[in-house]
Amino acid sequence: MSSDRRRTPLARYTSHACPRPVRLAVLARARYFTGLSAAELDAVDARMVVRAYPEGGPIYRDGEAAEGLHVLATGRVKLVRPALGDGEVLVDVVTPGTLFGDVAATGGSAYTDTATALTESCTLWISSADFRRLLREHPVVAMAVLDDVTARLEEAHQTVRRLSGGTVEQRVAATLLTLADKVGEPRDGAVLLQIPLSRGDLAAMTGTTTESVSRVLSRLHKDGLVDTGRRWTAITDRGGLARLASAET
Amino acid sequence: MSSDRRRTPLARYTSHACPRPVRLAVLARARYFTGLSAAELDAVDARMVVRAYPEGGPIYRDGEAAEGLHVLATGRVKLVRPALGDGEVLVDVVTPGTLFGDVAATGGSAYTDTATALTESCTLWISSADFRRLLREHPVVAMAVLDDVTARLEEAHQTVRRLSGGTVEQRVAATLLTLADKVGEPRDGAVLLQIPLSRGDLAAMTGTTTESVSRVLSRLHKDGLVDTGRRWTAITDRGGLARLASAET
DNA sequence: CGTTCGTTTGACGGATATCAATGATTGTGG
DNA sequence: CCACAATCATTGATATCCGTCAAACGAACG
Repeated sequence: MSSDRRRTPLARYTSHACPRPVRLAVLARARYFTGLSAAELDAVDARMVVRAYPEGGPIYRDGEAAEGLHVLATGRVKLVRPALGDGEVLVDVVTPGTLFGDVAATGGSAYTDTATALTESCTLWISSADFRRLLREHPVVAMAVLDDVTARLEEAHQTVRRLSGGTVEQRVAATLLTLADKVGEPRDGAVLLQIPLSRGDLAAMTGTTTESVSRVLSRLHKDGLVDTGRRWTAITDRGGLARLASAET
Repeated sequence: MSSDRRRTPLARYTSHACPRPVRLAVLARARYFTGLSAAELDAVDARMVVRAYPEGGPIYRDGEAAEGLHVLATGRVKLVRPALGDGEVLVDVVTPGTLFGDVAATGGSAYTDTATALTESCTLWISSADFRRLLREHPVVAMAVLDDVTARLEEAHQTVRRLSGGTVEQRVAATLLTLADKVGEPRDGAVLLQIPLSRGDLAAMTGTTTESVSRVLSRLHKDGLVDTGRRWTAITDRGGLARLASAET
Protein backbone atom coordinates (compact mmCIF):
# COMPACT_ATOMS: atom_id res chain seq x y z
CA MET A 1 0.00 0.00 0.00
CA SER A 2 2.70 2.49 0.94
CA SER A 3 5.94 2.88 -0.97
CA ASP A 4 7.79 1.29 1.93
CA ARG A 5 9.30 -2.11 1.44
CA ARG A 6 7.38 -3.14 4.52
CA ARG A 7 3.88 -4.25 3.66
CA THR A 8 2.50 -4.66 7.16
CA PRO A 9 -0.26 -2.15 7.90
CA LEU A 10 0.39 -2.44 11.63
CA ALA A 11 1.94 0.48 13.42
CA ARG A 12 5.47 -0.21 14.48
CA TYR A 13 6.04 0.39 18.15
CA THR A 14 9.13 2.34 18.99
CA SER A 15 11.36 1.75 21.94
CA HIS A 16 10.90 4.00 24.94
CA ALA A 17 11.76 4.02 28.61
CA CYS A 18 8.22 4.47 29.88
CA PRO A 19 9.07 7.76 31.59
CA ARG A 20 7.34 8.99 34.70
CA PRO A 21 4.81 11.27 32.97
CA VAL A 22 3.70 8.35 30.82
CA ARG A 23 3.33 6.17 33.86
CA LEU A 24 1.25 8.75 35.68
CA ALA A 25 -0.90 9.20 32.62
CA VAL A 26 -1.48 5.47 32.48
CA LEU A 27 -2.34 5.33 36.15
CA ALA A 28 -4.75 8.19 35.76
CA ARG A 29 -6.35 6.67 32.71
CA ALA A 30 -6.53 3.12 34.03
CA ARG A 31 -10.06 2.98 35.29
CA TYR A 32 -8.89 1.65 38.63
CA PHE A 33 -7.44 4.90 39.83
CA THR A 34 -9.97 7.46 38.72
CA GLY A 35 -11.07 9.38 41.76
CA LEU A 36 -7.66 9.50 43.37
CA SER A 37 -6.00 12.85 43.92
CA ALA A 38 -2.72 13.73 42.23
CA ALA A 39 -0.89 13.17 45.48
CA GLU A 40 -2.47 9.77 45.94
CA LEU A 41 -1.64 8.81 42.38
CA ASP A 42 1.92 9.78 43.10
CA ALA A 43 1.96 7.52 46.14
CA VAL A 44 0.58 4.67 44.12
CA ASP A 45 3.16 5.23 41.42
CA ALA A 46 5.90 5.06 44.04
CA ARG A 47 4.91 1.51 44.87
CA MET A 48 5.08 0.36 41.29
CA VAL A 49 7.99 -0.86 39.28
CA VAL A 50 8.27 -0.23 35.57
CA ARG A 51 9.14 -3.21 33.41
CA ALA A 52 9.74 -3.23 29.68
CA TYR A 53 9.54 -6.22 27.36
CA PRO A 54 10.51 -6.65 23.71
CA GLU A 55 8.16 -8.17 21.16
CA GLY A 56 7.80 -11.85 21.93
CA GLY A 57 9.40 -11.38 25.32
CA PRO A 58 8.19 -13.61 28.16
CA ILE A 59 6.66 -11.73 31.10
CA TYR A 60 5.97 -14.68 33.33
CA ARG A 61 5.51 -18.36 32.83
CA ASP A 62 2.98 -20.94 33.92
CA GLY A 63 4.08 -22.37 37.24
CA GLU A 64 6.43 -19.59 38.27
CA ALA A 65 6.08 -18.11 41.74
CA ALA A 66 3.58 -15.25 41.61
CA GLU A 67 4.83 -12.46 43.80
CA GLY A 68 2.96 -9.61 42.23
CA LEU A 69 0.81 -8.48 39.36
CA HIS A 70 0.98 -6.20 36.34
CA VAL A 71 -0.95 -3.31 34.89
CA LEU A 72 -0.25 -3.03 31.19
CA ALA A 73 0.92 0.50 30.34
CA THR A 74 1.68 0.26 26.62
CA GLY A 75 1.70 -2.55 24.08
CA ARG A 76 -0.22 -5.81 23.88
CA VAL A 77 0.14 -8.99 25.90
CA LYS A 78 -1.26 -12.46 25.27
CA LEU A 79 -2.17 -14.98 27.95
CA VAL A 80 -1.63 -18.59 27.01
CA ARG A 81 -2.28 -21.97 28.62
CA PRO A 82 -1.33 -25.47 27.55
CA ALA A 83 -4.18 -27.22 25.71
CA LEU A 84 -5.60 -30.60 26.56
CA GLY A 85 -3.95 -32.67 23.85
CA ASP A 86 -0.93 -30.76 22.71
CA GLY A 87 -0.60 -27.19 21.51
CA GLU A 88 -1.72 -24.11 23.35
CA VAL A 89 -4.82 -22.07 24.10
CA LEU A 90 -4.81 -18.31 23.84
CA VAL A 91 -7.21 -17.33 26.60
CA ASP A 92 -6.92 -13.55 26.48
CA VAL A 93 -5.35 -10.53 24.82
CA VAL A 94 -4.52 -7.76 27.27
CA THR A 95 -4.82 -4.10 26.31
CA PRO A 96 -3.29 -1.09 28.13
CA GLY A 97 -4.88 -0.15 31.41
CA THR A 98 -5.78 -3.68 32.41
CA LEU A 99 -4.55 -5.91 35.21
CA PHE A 100 -3.07 -9.30 34.48
CA GLY A 101 -1.35 -11.99 36.43
CA ASP A 102 -3.83 -11.42 39.20
CA VAL A 103 -3.80 -14.89 40.64
CA ALA A 104 -1.16 -13.23 42.76
CA ALA A 105 -3.83 -10.96 44.21
CA THR A 106 -5.83 -13.80 45.70
CA GLY A 107 -2.83 -15.33 47.35
CA GLY A 108 -2.32 -17.91 44.64
CA SER A 109 1.31 -18.87 44.81
CA ALA A 110 2.04 -19.72 41.19
CA TYR A 111 0.94 -18.26 37.88
CA THR A 112 -1.57 -20.45 36.08
CA ASP A 113 -0.89 -19.05 32.64
CA THR A 114 1.96 -17.74 30.55
CA ALA A 115 2.13 -14.06 29.59
CA THR A 116 4.01 -12.99 26.46
CA ALA A 117 4.45 -9.53 24.97
CA LEU A 118 2.68 -9.49 21.62
CA THR A 119 4.28 -6.13 20.81
CA GLU A 120 6.96 -4.22 22.62
CA SER A 121 5.29 -3.60 25.96
CA CYS A 122 5.68 -1.76 29.20
CA THR A 123 4.01 -2.77 32.45
CA LEU A 124 3.69 -1.39 35.94
CA TRP A 125 4.42 -4.11 38.43
CA ILE A 126 3.24 -4.14 42.02
CA SER A 127 3.76 -6.76 44.70
CA SER A 128 0.79 -8.71 45.98
CA ALA A 129 1.21 -7.26 49.47
CA ASP A 130 1.37 -3.67 48.23
CA PHE A 131 -1.61 -4.30 45.99
CA ARG A 132 -3.75 -5.61 48.79
CA ARG A 133 -2.70 -2.72 51.00
CA LEU A 134 -3.64 -0.34 48.20
CA LEU A 135 -7.09 -1.85 47.94
CA ARG A 136 -7.61 -1.70 51.67
CA GLU A 137 -6.56 1.93 51.87
CA HIS A 138 -8.63 3.00 48.87
CA PRO A 139 -12.04 1.37 48.71
CA VAL A 140 -12.74 3.35 45.54
CA VAL A 141 -9.91 1.51 43.86
CA ALA A 142 -11.11 -1.81 45.20
CA MET A 143 -14.53 -1.22 43.72
CA ALA A 144 -13.04 -0.29 40.36
CA VAL A 145 -10.88 -3.39 40.34
CA LEU A 146 -13.88 -5.50 41.25
CA ASP A 147 -15.83 -4.05 38.35
CA ASP A 148 -12.93 -4.78 36.05
CA VAL A 149 -12.53 -8.38 37.15
CA THR A 150 -16.26 -8.92 36.87
CA ALA A 151 -16.18 -7.58 33.34
CA ARG A 152 -13.32 -9.91 32.49
CA LEU A 153 -15.24 -12.82 33.97
CA GLU A 154 -18.09 -11.94 31.68
CA GLU A 155 -15.64 -11.80 28.78
CA ALA A 156 -14.25 -15.21 29.67
CA HIS A 157 -17.74 -16.69 29.72
CA GLN A 158 -18.34 -15.29 26.26
CA THR A 159 -15.12 -16.92 25.17
CA VAL A 160 -16.39 -20.23 26.52
CA ARG A 161 -19.54 -19.71 24.54
CA ARG A 162 -17.55 -18.92 21.42
CA LEU A 163 -15.47 -22.05 21.69
CA SER A 164 -18.39 -24.40 22.21
CA GLY A 165 -20.17 -25.63 19.15
CA GLY A 166 -20.37 -24.08 15.76
CA THR A 167 -18.10 -24.67 12.80
CA VAL A 168 -14.52 -23.45 12.59
CA GLU A 169 -15.71 -20.71 10.28
CA GLN A 170 -18.20 -19.47 12.84
CA ARG A 171 -15.69 -19.54 15.65
CA VAL A 172 -13.12 -17.64 13.63
CA ALA A 173 -15.68 -15.08 12.54
CA ALA A 174 -16.91 -14.57 16.11
CA THR A 175 -13.35 -14.27 17.40
CA LEU A 176 -12.46 -11.66 14.78
CA LEU A 177 -15.51 -9.63 15.75
CA THR A 178 -14.54 -9.73 19.41
CA LEU A 179 -11.01 -8.68 18.58
CA ALA A 180 -12.35 -5.86 16.45
CA ASP A 181 -14.14 -4.45 19.47
CA LYS A 182 -11.03 -4.79 21.55
CA VAL A 183 -8.13 -3.75 19.36
CA GLY A 184 -9.75 -2.67 16.12
CA GLU A 185 -8.88 0.63 14.45
CA PRO A 186 -10.60 2.14 11.42
CA ARG A 187 -8.33 2.00 8.40
CA ASP A 188 -9.62 3.25 5.06
CA GLY A 189 -13.05 1.67 5.27
CA ALA A 190 -11.97 -1.47 7.08
CA VAL A 191 -11.23 -2.27 10.71
CA LEU A 192 -7.61 -3.21 11.25
CA LEU A 193 -6.74 -5.39 14.20
CA GLN A 194 -3.83 -3.63 15.86
CA ILE A 195 -2.00 -6.74 17.00
CA PRO A 196 0.47 -9.01 15.24
CA LEU A 197 -1.68 -12.13 15.30
CA SER A 198 -0.41 -15.18 13.47
CA ARG A 199 -2.63 -17.93 12.09
CA GLY A 200 -1.31 -20.05 14.90
CA ASP A 201 -2.50 -17.50 17.47
CA LEU A 202 -5.94 -17.39 15.90
CA ALA A 203 -6.02 -21.17 15.89
CA ALA A 204 -5.17 -21.13 19.60
CA MET A 205 -8.09 -18.77 20.18
CA THR A 206 -10.61 -20.80 18.22
CA GLY A 207 -9.63 -24.30 19.21
CA THR A 208 -8.45 -25.43 15.82
CA THR A 209 -5.28 -25.69 13.73
CA THR A 210 -3.14 -23.24 11.78
CA GLU A 211 -4.12 -24.85 8.50
CA SER A 212 -7.84 -24.66 9.15
CA VAL A 213 -7.61 -20.99 10.07
CA SER A 214 -5.66 -20.34 6.91
CA ARG A 215 -8.30 -22.05 4.82
CA VAL A 216 -11.13 -20.16 6.50
CA LEU A 217 -9.40 -16.81 6.08
CA SER A 218 -8.73 -17.56 2.43
CA ARG A 219 -12.41 -18.20 1.93
CA LEU A 220 -13.42 -15.09 3.87
CA HIS A 221 -10.96 -13.06 1.81
CA LYS A 222 -12.38 -14.38 -1.44
CA ASP A 223 -15.85 -13.41 -0.22
CA GLY A 224 -14.59 -9.91 0.56
CA LEU A 225 -15.18 -10.11 4.27
CA VAL A 226 -11.60 -9.72 5.46
CA ASP A 227 -8.18 -8.62 4.30
CA THR A 228 -5.19 -10.44 5.67
CA GLY A 229 -1.45 -10.85 5.47
CA ARG A 230 1.46 -12.13 7.44
CA ARG A 231 0.52 -11.60 11.08
CA TRP A 232 -2.23 -9.06 10.49
CA THR A 233 -5.92 -9.07 9.74
CA ALA A 234 -8.49 -6.44 8.81
CA ILE A 235 -12.24 -6.74 8.68
CA THR A 236 -13.81 -5.27 5.57
CA ASP A 237 -17.39 -6.41 6.02
CA ARG A 238 -18.42 -6.52 9.63
CA GLY A 239 -22.06 -7.23 8.93
CA GLY A 240 -21.17 -10.18 6.75
CA LEU A 241 -18.94 -11.65 9.43
CA ALA A 242 -21.62 -11.19 12.07
CA ARG A 243 -24.12 -12.93 9.84
CA LEU A 244 -21.74 -15.84 9.41
CA ALA A 245 -20.99 -16.09 13.11
CA SER A 246 -24.60 -16.30 14.19
CA ALA A 247 -25.90 -18.48 11.38
CA GLU A 248 -27.93 -21.49 12.43
CA THR A 249 -26.13 -24.80 12.03
CA MET B 1 -28.10 -50.41 45.74
CA SER B 2 -30.73 -49.82 48.45
CA SER B 3 -33.95 -51.74 48.66
CA ASP B 4 -35.80 -48.63 47.51
CA ARG B 5 -37.48 -48.70 44.13
CA ARG B 6 -35.49 -45.62 43.31
CA ARG B 7 -32.09 -46.49 41.87
CA THR B 8 -30.61 -42.98 41.78
CA PRO B 9 -27.72 -42.65 44.22
CA LEU B 10 -28.23 -38.90 44.44
CA ALA B 11 -29.55 -37.47 47.66
CA ARG B 12 -33.06 -36.21 47.33
CA TYR B 13 -33.44 -32.65 48.46
CA THR B 14 -36.39 -32.02 50.68
CA SER B 15 -38.54 -28.97 50.56
CA HIS B 16 -37.92 -26.30 53.15
CA ALA B 17 -38.69 -22.67 53.68
CA CYS B 18 -35.11 -21.48 54.11
CA PRO B 19 -35.78 -20.18 57.63
CA ARG B 20 -33.91 -17.30 59.16
CA PRO B 21 -31.37 -19.39 61.11
CA VAL B 22 -30.42 -21.17 57.90
CA ARG B 23 -30.03 -17.87 56.12
CA LEU B 24 -27.79 -16.47 58.82
CA ALA B 25 -25.74 -19.65 58.80
CA VAL B 26 -25.30 -19.32 55.06
CA LEU B 27 -24.32 -15.69 55.35
CA ALA B 28 -21.81 -16.52 58.05
CA ARG B 29 -20.36 -19.41 56.10
CA ALA B 30 -20.28 -17.65 52.72
CA ARG B 31 -16.70 -16.48 52.60
CA TYR B 32 -17.82 -12.95 51.77
CA PHE B 33 -19.10 -12.15 55.21
CA THR B 34 -16.54 -13.67 57.50
CA GLY B 35 -15.26 -10.94 59.74
CA LEU B 36 -18.59 -9.24 60.22
CA SER B 37 -20.12 -9.08 63.66
CA ALA B 38 -23.43 -10.74 64.45
CA ALA B 39 -25.12 -7.37 64.40
CA GLU B 40 -23.64 -6.54 61.02
CA LEU B 41 -24.68 -9.92 59.64
CA ASP B 42 -28.15 -9.20 60.86
CA ALA B 43 -28.16 -5.89 59.02
CA VAL B 44 -26.96 -7.58 55.85
CA ASP B 45 -29.61 -10.24 56.18
CA ALA B 46 -32.25 -7.56 56.48
CA ARG B 47 -31.36 -6.29 53.04
CA MET B 48 -31.70 -9.67 51.45
CA VAL B 49 -34.73 -11.43 50.10
CA VAL B 50 -35.11 -15.18 50.25
CA ARG B 51 -36.15 -16.89 47.06
CA ALA B 52 -36.89 -20.57 46.59
CA TYR B 53 -36.90 -22.46 43.29
CA PRO B 54 -38.03 -25.99 42.42
CA GLU B 55 -35.84 -28.38 40.48
CA GLY B 56 -35.61 -27.12 36.92
CA GLY B 57 -37.05 -23.78 37.89
CA PRO B 58 -35.82 -20.71 36.03
CA ILE B 59 -34.11 -18.12 38.22
CA TYR B 60 -33.45 -15.53 35.56
CA ARG B 61 -33.16 -15.54 31.84
CA ASP B 62 -30.70 -14.21 29.33
CA GLY B 63 -31.75 -10.68 28.38
CA GLU B 64 -33.93 -9.96 31.40
CA ALA B 65 -33.38 -6.74 33.30
CA ALA B 66 -30.76 -7.33 35.99
CA GLU B 67 -31.83 -5.50 39.10
CA GLY B 68 -29.91 -7.51 41.62
CA LEU B 69 -27.85 -10.58 42.26
CA HIS B 70 -28.03 -13.86 44.12
CA VAL B 71 -26.05 -15.75 46.71
CA LEU B 72 -26.87 -19.43 46.53
CA ALA B 73 -27.91 -20.71 49.97
CA THR B 74 -28.82 -24.33 49.25
CA GLY B 75 -29.05 -26.46 46.13
CA ARG B 76 -27.28 -26.29 42.79
CA VAL B 77 -27.69 -23.85 39.93
CA LYS B 78 -26.47 -24.03 36.35
CA LEU B 79 -25.55 -21.07 34.18
CA VAL B 80 -26.27 -21.49 30.51
CA ARG B 81 -25.67 -19.44 27.35
CA PRO B 82 -26.83 -19.97 23.78
CA ALA B 83 -24.12 -21.63 21.67
CA LEU B 84 -22.82 -20.33 18.37
CA GLY B 85 -24.71 -22.62 16.00
CA ASP B 86 -27.64 -23.91 17.94
CA GLY B 87 -27.88 -25.62 21.30
CA GLU B 88 -26.55 -24.31 24.56
CA VAL B 89 -23.35 -23.98 26.52
CA LEU B 90 -23.23 -24.76 30.22
CA VAL B 91 -20.66 -22.25 31.45
CA ASP B 92 -20.81 -22.88 35.17
CA VAL B 93 -22.31 -24.88 38.02
CA VAL B 94 -22.93 -22.80 41.13
CA THR B 95 -22.52 -24.27 44.61
CA PRO B 96 -23.87 -22.83 47.90
CA GLY B 97 -22.13 -19.75 49.21
CA THR B 98 -21.33 -18.32 45.79
CA LEU B 99 -22.54 -15.20 44.02
CA PHE B 100 -24.18 -15.42 40.64
CA GLY B 101 -25.91 -13.07 38.29
CA ASP B 102 -23.30 -10.48 39.14
CA VAL B 103 -23.41 -8.59 35.88
CA ALA B 104 -25.90 -6.63 37.91
CA ALA B 105 -23.12 -5.59 40.25
CA THR B 106 -21.19 -3.76 37.54
CA GLY B 107 -24.19 -1.82 36.41
CA GLY B 108 -24.90 -4.14 33.50
CA SER B 109 -28.55 -3.72 32.74
CA ALA B 110 -29.43 -7.19 31.44
CA TYR B 111 -28.40 -10.70 32.38
CA THR B 112 -26.06 -12.28 29.87
CA ASP B 113 -26.81 -15.86 30.83
CA THR B 114 -29.69 -18.00 31.99
CA ALA B 115 -29.74 -19.44 35.51
CA THR B 116 -31.69 -22.61 36.22
CA ALA B 117 -32.05 -24.54 39.46
CA LEU B 118 -30.41 -27.94 38.98
CA THR B 119 -31.90 -29.13 42.26
CA GLU B 120 -34.44 -27.53 44.53
CA SER B 121 -32.61 -24.35 45.51
CA CYS B 122 -32.80 -21.38 47.78
CA THR B 123 -31.06 -18.08 47.14
CA LEU B 124 -30.57 -14.82 48.96
CA TRP B 125 -31.30 -11.97 46.62
CA ILE B 126 -30.00 -8.43 47.01
CA SER B 127 -30.55 -5.41 44.80
CA SER B 128 -27.58 -3.98 42.90
CA ALA B 129 -27.82 -0.72 44.81
CA ASP B 130 -27.87 -2.41 48.21
CA PHE B 131 -25.02 -4.64 47.18
CA ARG B 132 -22.83 -1.75 46.16
CA ARG B 133 -23.67 0.07 49.35
CA LEU B 134 -22.75 -3.03 51.29
CA LEU B 135 -19.38 -3.21 49.58
CA ARG B 136 -18.69 0.46 50.20
CA GLU B 137 -19.58 0.21 53.88
CA HIS B 138 -17.61 -2.98 54.45
CA PRO B 139 -14.26 -3.04 52.66
CA VAL B 140 -13.61 -6.48 54.17
CA VAL B 141 -16.58 -7.80 52.26
CA ALA B 142 -15.45 -6.07 49.10
CA MET B 143 -12.07 -7.75 49.33
CA ALA B 144 -13.67 -11.14 49.88
CA VAL B 145 -15.93 -10.67 46.90
CA LEU B 146 -12.98 -9.60 44.81
CA ASP B 147 -11.10 -12.74 45.76
CA ASP B 148 -14.12 -14.81 44.86
CA VAL B 149 -14.61 -13.22 41.47
CA THR B 150 -10.91 -13.56 40.73
CA ALA B 151 -11.08 -17.25 41.59
CA ARG B 152 -14.05 -17.65 39.29
CA LEU B 153 -12.18 -15.86 36.51
CA GLU B 154 -9.40 -18.36 36.96
CA GLU B 155 -11.96 -21.15 36.80
CA ALA B 156 -13.43 -19.75 33.61
CA HIS B 157 -10.00 -19.64 32.01
CA GLN B 158 -9.52 -23.28 32.87
CA THR B 159 -12.84 -23.99 31.24
CA VAL B 160 -11.64 -22.24 28.11
CA ARG B 161 -8.57 -24.41 28.20
CA ARG B 162 -10.67 -27.53 28.64
CA LEU B 163 -12.86 -26.73 25.67
CA SER B 164 -10.05 -25.97 23.27
CA GLY B 165 -8.47 -28.89 21.49
CA GLY B 166 -8.31 -32.47 22.58
CA THR B 167 -10.74 -35.23 21.70
CA VAL B 168 -14.25 -35.47 23.08
CA GLU B 169 -13.04 -38.21 25.39
CA GLN B 170 -10.37 -35.94 26.86
CA ARG B 171 -12.77 -33.06 27.31
CA VAL B 172 -15.33 -35.24 29.03
CA ALA B 173 -12.69 -36.77 31.28
CA ALA B 174 -11.29 -33.36 32.22
CA THR B 175 -14.78 -32.01 32.89
CA LEU B 176 -15.67 -34.92 35.14
CA LEU B 177 -12.50 -34.36 37.14
CA THR B 178 -13.32 -30.69 37.59
CA LEU B 179 -16.84 -31.54 38.69
CA ALA B 180 -15.46 -34.09 41.13
CA ASP B 181 -13.48 -31.34 42.85
CA LYS B 182 -16.52 -29.12 42.96
CA VAL B 183 -19.46 -31.34 43.83
CA GLY B 184 -17.92 -34.75 44.35
CA GLU B 185 -18.70 -36.84 47.43
CA PRO B 186 -17.04 -40.11 48.42
CA ARG B 187 -19.43 -43.03 47.99
CA ASP B 188 -18.23 -46.53 48.68
CA GLY B 189 -14.89 -46.25 46.95
CA ALA B 190 -16.04 -43.97 44.16
CA VAL B 191 -16.65 -40.24 43.90
CA LEU B 192 -20.28 -39.45 43.25
CA LEU B 193 -21.14 -36.19 41.53
CA GLN B 194 -23.87 -34.68 43.66
CA ILE B 195 -25.80 -33.06 40.84
CA PRO B 196 -28.44 -34.38 38.49
CA LEU B 197 -26.41 -33.97 35.31
CA SER B 198 -27.88 -35.30 32.10
CA ARG B 199 -25.84 -36.35 29.07
CA GLY B 200 -27.12 -33.22 27.45
CA ASP B 201 -25.74 -31.09 30.27
CA LEU B 202 -22.36 -32.78 29.98
CA ALA B 203 -22.47 -32.24 26.24
CA ALA B 204 -23.15 -28.56 26.83
CA MET B 205 -20.11 -28.40 29.09
CA THR B 206 -17.78 -30.15 26.68
CA GLY B 207 -18.88 -28.64 23.41
CA THR B 208 -20.26 -31.78 21.86
CA THR B 209 -23.54 -33.69 21.52
CA THR B 210 -25.61 -35.89 23.78
CA GLU B 211 -24.88 -38.93 21.66
CA SER B 212 -21.14 -38.46 21.74
CA VAL B 213 -21.13 -38.08 25.52
CA SER B 214 -23.20 -41.23 25.80
CA ARG B 215 -20.73 -43.15 23.67
CA VAL B 216 -17.76 -41.86 25.63
CA LEU B 217 -19.34 -42.71 28.97
CA SER B 218 -20.20 -46.19 27.75
CA ARG B 219 -16.55 -46.71 26.86
CA LEU B 220 -15.35 -45.28 30.16
CA HIS B 221 -17.79 -47.51 32.01
CA LYS B 222 -16.56 -50.60 30.16
CA ASP B 223 -13.01 -49.65 31.11
CA GLY B 224 -14.06 -49.35 34.74
CA LEU B 225 -13.34 -45.64 35.04
CA VAL B 226 -16.85 -44.41 35.79
CA ASP B 227 -20.25 -45.59 36.88
CA THR B 228 -23.28 -43.87 35.44
CA GLY B 229 -27.01 -43.91 35.21
CA ARG B 230 -29.89 -41.67 34.37
CA ARG B 231 -28.80 -38.15 35.34
CA TRP B 232 -25.96 -39.19 37.62
CA THR B 233 -22.30 -40.06 37.30
CA ALA B 234 -19.66 -41.43 39.66
CA ILE B 235 -15.92 -41.65 39.15
CA THR B 236 -14.43 -45.00 40.10
CA ASP B 237 -10.88 -44.51 38.84
CA ARG B 238 -9.72 -40.97 39.18
CA GLY B 239 -6.15 -41.67 38.19
CA GLY B 240 -7.23 -43.38 35.02
CA LEU B 241 -9.43 -40.45 34.05
CA ALA B 242 -6.62 -38.00 34.74
CA ARG B 243 -4.28 -40.04 32.58
CA LEU B 244 -6.83 -39.98 29.76
CA ALA B 245 -7.44 -36.25 30.06
CA SER B 246 -3.79 -35.30 29.81
CA ALA B 247 -2.75 -37.82 27.18
CA GLU B 248 -0.83 -36.45 24.22
CA THR B 249 -2.84 -36.34 21.01
C1' DC C 1 -49.28 -50.63 34.12
C1' DG C 2 -48.42 -47.34 30.78
C1' DT C 3 -46.52 -43.02 29.47
C1' DT C 4 -42.67 -40.04 29.44
C1' DC C 5 -38.17 -38.69 29.29
C1' DG C 6 -33.47 -39.72 29.22
C1' DT C 7 -30.20 -42.90 27.31
C1' DT C 8 -28.17 -46.05 24.11
C1' DT C 9 -26.73 -47.85 19.72
C1' DG C 10 -26.20 -48.02 14.70
C1' DA C 11 -25.27 -46.30 10.09
C1' DC C 12 -23.71 -42.62 7.38
C1' DG C 13 -21.65 -38.35 5.64
C1' DG C 14 -19.07 -34.42 6.23
C1' DA C 15 -16.10 -31.22 8.50
C1' DT C 16 -11.61 -30.96 9.97
C1' DA C 17 -7.13 -32.75 11.74
C1' DT C 18 -3.05 -34.52 9.89
C1' DC C 19 0.81 -35.06 6.84
C1' DA C 20 3.50 -33.08 3.35
C1' DA C 21 5.17 -29.81 0.03
C1' DT C 22 5.21 -25.31 -1.95
C1' DG C 23 5.04 -20.34 -1.79
C1' DA C 24 5.44 -15.69 0.24
C1' DT C 25 7.35 -12.13 3.43
C1' DT C 26 10.48 -10.31 6.63
C1' DG C 27 14.78 -9.20 8.40
C1' DT C 28 19.82 -10.23 8.20
C1' DG C 29 24.38 -10.71 6.78
C1' DG C 30 27.32 -10.28 3.12
C1' DC D 1 21.54 -2.98 -1.89
C1' DC D 2 20.88 -7.63 -2.82
C1' DA D 3 20.53 -12.49 -1.79
C1' DC D 4 19.85 -15.67 1.60
C1' DA D 5 17.78 -17.86 5.54
C1' DA D 6 14.13 -18.11 8.68
C1' DT D 7 9.57 -17.78 9.67
C1' DC D 8 4.95 -17.76 8.52
C1' DA D 9 1.20 -18.85 5.26
C1' DT D 10 -0.98 -21.55 1.69
C1' DT D 11 -2.67 -25.51 -0.67
C1' DG D 12 -3.59 -30.36 -1.59
C1' DA D 13 -4.56 -35.28 -0.50
C1' DT D 14 -6.10 -38.43 2.80
C1' DA D 15 -7.90 -40.50 7.02
C1' DT D 16 -10.88 -40.08 10.85
C1' DC D 17 -13.36 -38.32 14.47
C1' DC D 18 -17.65 -36.77 15.36
C1' DG D 19 -22.16 -34.69 14.30
C1' DT D 20 -26.51 -35.98 12.32
C1' DC D 21 -30.51 -38.78 11.60
C1' DA D 22 -33.17 -42.62 13.13
C1' DA D 23 -34.81 -46.16 16.01
C1' DA D 24 -35.07 -48.96 20.07
C1' DC D 25 -34.52 -49.30 24.86
C1' DG D 26 -34.89 -48.60 30.02
C1' DA D 27 -35.73 -46.24 34.14
C1' DA D 28 -38.72 -43.16 36.77
C1' DC D 29 -43.08 -41.49 37.93
C1' DG D 30 -48.01 -41.05 38.06
